[in-house]
Amino acid sequence: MTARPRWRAVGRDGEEIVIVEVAADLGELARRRVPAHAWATLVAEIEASADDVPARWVWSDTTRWYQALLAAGVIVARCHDLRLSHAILRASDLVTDAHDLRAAEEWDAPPSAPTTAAAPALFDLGEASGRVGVPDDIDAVLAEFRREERAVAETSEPGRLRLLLAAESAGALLAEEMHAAGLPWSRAVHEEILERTLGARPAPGTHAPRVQELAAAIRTALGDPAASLDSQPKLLRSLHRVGVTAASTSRWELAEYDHPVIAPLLQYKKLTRLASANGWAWLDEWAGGGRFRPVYVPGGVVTGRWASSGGGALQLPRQLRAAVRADPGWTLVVADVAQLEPRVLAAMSGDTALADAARGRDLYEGIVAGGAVPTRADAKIAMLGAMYGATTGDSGRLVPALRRTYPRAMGLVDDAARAGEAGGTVRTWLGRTSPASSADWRETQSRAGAPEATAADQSSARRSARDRGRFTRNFVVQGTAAEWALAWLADLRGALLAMPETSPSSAAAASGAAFSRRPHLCFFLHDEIIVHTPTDQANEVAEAVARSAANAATLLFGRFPIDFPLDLRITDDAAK
DNA sequence: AATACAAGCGCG
DNA sequence: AAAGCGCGCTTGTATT
Repeated sequence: MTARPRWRAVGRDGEEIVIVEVAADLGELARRRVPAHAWATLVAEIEASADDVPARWVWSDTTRWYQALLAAGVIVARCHDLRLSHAILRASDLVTDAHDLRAAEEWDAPPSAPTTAAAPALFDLGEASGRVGVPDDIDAVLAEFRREERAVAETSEPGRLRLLLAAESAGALLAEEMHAAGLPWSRAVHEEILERTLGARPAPGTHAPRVQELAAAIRTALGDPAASLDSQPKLLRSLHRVGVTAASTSRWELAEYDHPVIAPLLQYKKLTRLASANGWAWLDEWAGGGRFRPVYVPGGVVTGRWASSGGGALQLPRQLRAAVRADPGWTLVVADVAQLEPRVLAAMSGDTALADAARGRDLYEGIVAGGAVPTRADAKIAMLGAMYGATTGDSGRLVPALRRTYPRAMGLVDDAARAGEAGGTVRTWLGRTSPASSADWRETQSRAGAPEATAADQSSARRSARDRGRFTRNFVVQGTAAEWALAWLADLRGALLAMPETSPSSAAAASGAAFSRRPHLCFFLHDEIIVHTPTDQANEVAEAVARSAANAATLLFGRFPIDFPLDLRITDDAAK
């Protein structure tokens, strides 16, 4: 009999969709063709009859293929996203011969744009020509998949890279799922916050009442009833006229001055920021229907962190968190990891002293207890300085104390900085490699080494070398933290999908066909997550969240004794 | 009129 | 008190 498929590659062939079963040796086992309109149904059947370890869907770009499935209520267990995997592998210095991958430039495309009415999705036929993005015909998909698989198999660390690609691809599934489910958002609570802070909703083109009052107070303090407050150069000149000699209008600098204009001006900036970034217009555009649906962009940051586009999902002010409200009969499980990056640093460097400081408590208190620095505030500022490359100020002064106490951890980031300054690349724990230096950067360095180099050439080269060193220093930590978070998400996603569905009568209709009846992730921000769940499953979900964090630690760091404690709460209101 | 850039501030 | 990493978004100004 035929071997079981390990993968199911999917791609287009003209108007039809082709599914190719691929064996472990990359050989083709079977091929079936379906009309585009029947594809979602077929996927649902295949997923429903899947084994414990189902074949992984292999497709060009999750965004392009998965949206239509989710709209039809179909969830898939696992996938391999060729576009995201290509980006990791072509840049990885673990891949000894990336020539073929790099030659396949058609796979270097940026993320697909989100589907809108103006830009129809995959299954709105007739729109395929002229599409930008990676290829999706079945032959190109199979060829790229084989290139990627062979590249991984030839490396010295296939296990780590496979884990990274699986985590990245799981993230791609989740990004679409969270977009489809949306973050439950209370218009009433949001409006209440806006009205309490800004006053009644203003007519278009005018400021809210509190903003107008502040503007009047500022103009009085400036002695200029016509002063312009929204143009930085004009505002700065007005400030200079009343003796506030700041060099910029930034909050930090203004706060230095003692003048009656300062307090209302700082408040004015705060309120206009809220009004323009997350005011009524934002509410209407992004969260009016009871869900906020940001577009997550997995792998959107070079370090492997996610980016986002639309609605500023990664910048939701804490002030508005209270507007995140569970549906009736549902609740939220909110969790974040305390001090993720230094914990990851302890584990990846094998620094048992730092891991001891991290164990079972606040890591910064642990550093104080270890005697490196006197206070928690010092510990935090020193650790951030070590991971970001601070050289001046309090932060820079405190770093040497950490270097003495945690030589392995500090050695890892110092080595990463040195590699970057020298023009080299660095790797995360699972093998994501930092970008090579740019031609401009190398040119700057070589100019400084030439006999005719000026002092300006040399200082410019030193500056760009240090800039790059700070980037690679942080890359290893930020990138490995992103990998830990992805492992956490992916494991939790599996656990949530294994939970039973709730009854139709208590469905969260706005969460869409795929998620209205089961606990689902609805928000992710670097080191924190929110799960929207039927209330009677909340305890089980909370346990799964904690268990997945422990699983992620083991998956990445094996038996190394490092804790990732969660701040975990079950609440109807994400602000609490 | 359209586009590019810088400042400023929100998040981790 | 505001440097040291990574982002997105809005606004005003400069450029074309």
